[in-house]
Amino acid sequence: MKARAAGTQRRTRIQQENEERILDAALKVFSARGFSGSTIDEVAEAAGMSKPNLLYYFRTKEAIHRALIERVLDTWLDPLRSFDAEGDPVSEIRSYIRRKIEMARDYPRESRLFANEILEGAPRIEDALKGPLKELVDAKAQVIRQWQRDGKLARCDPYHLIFSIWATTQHYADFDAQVRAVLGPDRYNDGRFEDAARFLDLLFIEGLRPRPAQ
Amino acid sequence: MKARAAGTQRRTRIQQENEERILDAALKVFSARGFSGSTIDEVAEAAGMSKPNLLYYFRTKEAIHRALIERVLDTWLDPLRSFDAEGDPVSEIRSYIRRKIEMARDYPRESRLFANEILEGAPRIEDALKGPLKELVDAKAQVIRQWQRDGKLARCDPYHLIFSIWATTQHYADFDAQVRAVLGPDRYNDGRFEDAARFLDLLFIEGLRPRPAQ
DNA sequence: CAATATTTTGACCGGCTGGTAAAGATTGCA
DNA sequence: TGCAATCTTTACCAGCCGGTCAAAATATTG
Repeated sequence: MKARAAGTQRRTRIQQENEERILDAALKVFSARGFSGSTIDEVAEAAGMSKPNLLYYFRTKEAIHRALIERVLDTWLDPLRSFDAEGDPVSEIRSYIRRKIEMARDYPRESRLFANEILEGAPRIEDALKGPLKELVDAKAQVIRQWQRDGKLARCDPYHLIFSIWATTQHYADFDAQVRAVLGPDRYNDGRFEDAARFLDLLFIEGLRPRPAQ
Repeated sequence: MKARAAGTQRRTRIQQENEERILDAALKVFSARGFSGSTIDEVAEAAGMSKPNLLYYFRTKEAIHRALIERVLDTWLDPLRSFDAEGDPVSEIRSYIRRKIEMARDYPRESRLFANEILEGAPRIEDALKGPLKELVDAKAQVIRQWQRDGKLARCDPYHLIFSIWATTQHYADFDAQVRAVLGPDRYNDGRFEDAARFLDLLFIEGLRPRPAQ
């Protein structure tokens, strides 16, 4: 045992590979069954290794979860970060929605991982929510407020605006089972995300009141 | 053992009371920790009775869950049912949103129970989703289409419209932990549902594009 | 190649969990 | 009141689950 005691040491090739395999497996398992619904054995099997071997890399089930959240959180917040104060409000919101829909399509497991965690009361990511996430949202809320003062966007509560974008887009990942059941075999196809994006575009920009222009 | 074999028999007063106590407790526990995260003991304790006694009324953990879902489903679908084809589209949508927000406020546990179930892939309520729910949504989608043909509502995909109402309103129950973290101690108060309702009203009816009228 | 550090494994454990058995307490009805 | 039916409790169990241990296998390094 030469390295590895304090955590910042150089990591072996095998270590890197295995930790990655484990986190991939954990994402698959946790997002499908939830944290408490999953067993270490399942994760180990999905990672193609024995349970004691997995526990050699992450000493507890919680440690796996922590590492996983940490790894995924940045990616997850990225779209909101690129919300640009300089851009045109309407097209900024448009492209934010579009990116979020693409993420629901391409990374549904990540979305479900967070959904599960938050549903359980977010005990393991409370700090991340109250810290980095809140600060980011606060900052973007200011941007939105400025847009509104400049008359470039309808006046509304910026927090609820952000919530509504999260809700409508992540819905397609988190509640996929319901979407599938309701749309039925015909409508539930690859085009559904395109349809969703088109609908949300209309909803957020124009609203649903009928207009002569139509 | 005189009654109770086939299920439809008259139920004792004690039976009725205890089954109700158990389902109340189960709603509390399952909605907070998810089905697999909960134990029968927790439910029994919340119901104020011993585990074997609870198992006298519901023979398995799954049976509790089934009964609970069945009991809650009707209430849950009620607002959508009262969507009225004869009414004015804009005010029908308005009042649907308002009712759903009120339900998120007054029955968050019911919302989370379903959210949990659907996140896990809806194994125990798949039939209900594909049957009654889908039929109801299909019917209401027709109503919406008719409104659109009559020029009383902007043309858009009615299914995604319904999804977006579900998503935005239930968000406040299902992801309450996140809403609380982001709004912070100041903004997270009883008024948040009122704020949400006001925002959603604007969003769904008018959209966010700035208008001279403002 | 030897010595050392890292990785993997099989065998095991204590506590929890869903569920059972059976006897005792209570209730309701003739 | 007496008796059957219903309800409750105590004691228990088998299997699972998170986690440990020590030893064996493999990699790395000088």
